Amino acid sequence: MTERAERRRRTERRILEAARKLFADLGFERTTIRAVAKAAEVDPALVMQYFGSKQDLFSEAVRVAPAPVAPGDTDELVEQLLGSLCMKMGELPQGSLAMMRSMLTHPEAAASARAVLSRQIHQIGESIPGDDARMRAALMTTIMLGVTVGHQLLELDELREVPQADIARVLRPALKAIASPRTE
Amino acid sequence: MTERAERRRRTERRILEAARKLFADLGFERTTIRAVAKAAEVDPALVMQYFGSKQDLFSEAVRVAPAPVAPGDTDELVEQLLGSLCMKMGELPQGSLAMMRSMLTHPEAAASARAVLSRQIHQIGESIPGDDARMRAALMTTIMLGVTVGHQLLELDELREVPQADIARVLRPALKAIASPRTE
DNA sequence: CATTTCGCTCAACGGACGTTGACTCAACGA
DNA sequence: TCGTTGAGTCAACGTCCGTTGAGCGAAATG
Repeated sequence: MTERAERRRRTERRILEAARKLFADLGFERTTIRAVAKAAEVDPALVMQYFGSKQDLFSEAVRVAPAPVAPGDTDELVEQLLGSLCMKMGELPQGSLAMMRSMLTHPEAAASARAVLSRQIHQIGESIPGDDARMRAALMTTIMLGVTVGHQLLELDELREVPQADIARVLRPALKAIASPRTE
Repeated sequence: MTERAERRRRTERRILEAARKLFADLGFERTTIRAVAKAAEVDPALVMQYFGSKQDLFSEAVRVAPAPVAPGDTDELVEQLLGSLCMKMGELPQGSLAMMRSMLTHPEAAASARAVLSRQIHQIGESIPGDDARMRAALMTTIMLGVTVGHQLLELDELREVPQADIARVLRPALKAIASPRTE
């Protein structure tokens, strides 16, 4: 690896990380190329040169590998969801935060969010029994979404001041009630 | 009422409704004063003259009377939440949609959303037993938020293609499990 | 060492936006 | 009827932003 290529990759990475942080904190519209460039200690023109456009930079910043849902029984599935929630509470990747932050106001972020959520709904739907599994999977997914949004993006004190384990403990029976049909 | 005053109130109302619709559909940033003016068939300068600034117009557009939570036992509380969800599915007021649409990307909308949610959490927290009632109230609230966001703003097909009554039927035991402590 | 390559900067363009002040004209009050 | 008020318009200012093309200087290449 030549010195030039190495330097370039470092700079590119610095820009991308600055962009991820700003997109996650401010959303697409309020994040400016100039602010990203300043945070990365670089000229704004360089950001364009490396990533093409603001939209392309955003697409690259929100690209994130979706965590696969391992097949198993209902209880394992619920534990897996609660586990991903705990991970989210701690250090959800900036790319995911950036996608969620803009999903209500930026069309492309919305499309990306729908794709991620639909994928998760499909996977959960195939792991739980019942003919309305798809709808119940959608509810389980949006429930996790709501808790994550409230905790990570709205930063509600009522959730932040509580240990993650307590949240999981309260959420567990609720998710199981939805995952297993006809338990009323 | 003179003809002038009446005409003015009609115009002001037309502007406000156009603003609510655009804020609800596009969010704060993507909604322009010019677009609001065009939708209300009015000059952009008139919008400023009547509402002061874009921010003031937004504050006026998202101002909405919070539905009070009537005191009652746990079952009644859950039914009330599910009922408000069904109402939301049908015709949630544009002002509330506008607030939710921008709550992740606009600081003032975020503050407004936190206020509304905290109020609801407080009310629910006083209606359910247990020493961790506050945290469980917060989870119930964010759960409703997630389902509403998924249905109304992200417009997930998996939720839209299902009758509201079915959603309420599946959600009911989950909410009850959270509202009543130690039922595991 | 001479030449090319390329990471990076600088200055600027063009457009969109919020906002403003002067102006027009019909309704109002005396 | 005549002066006043106020609803509504018009043109423009200043700013911020995404984006571009020319240019500089150091590393790579022979």
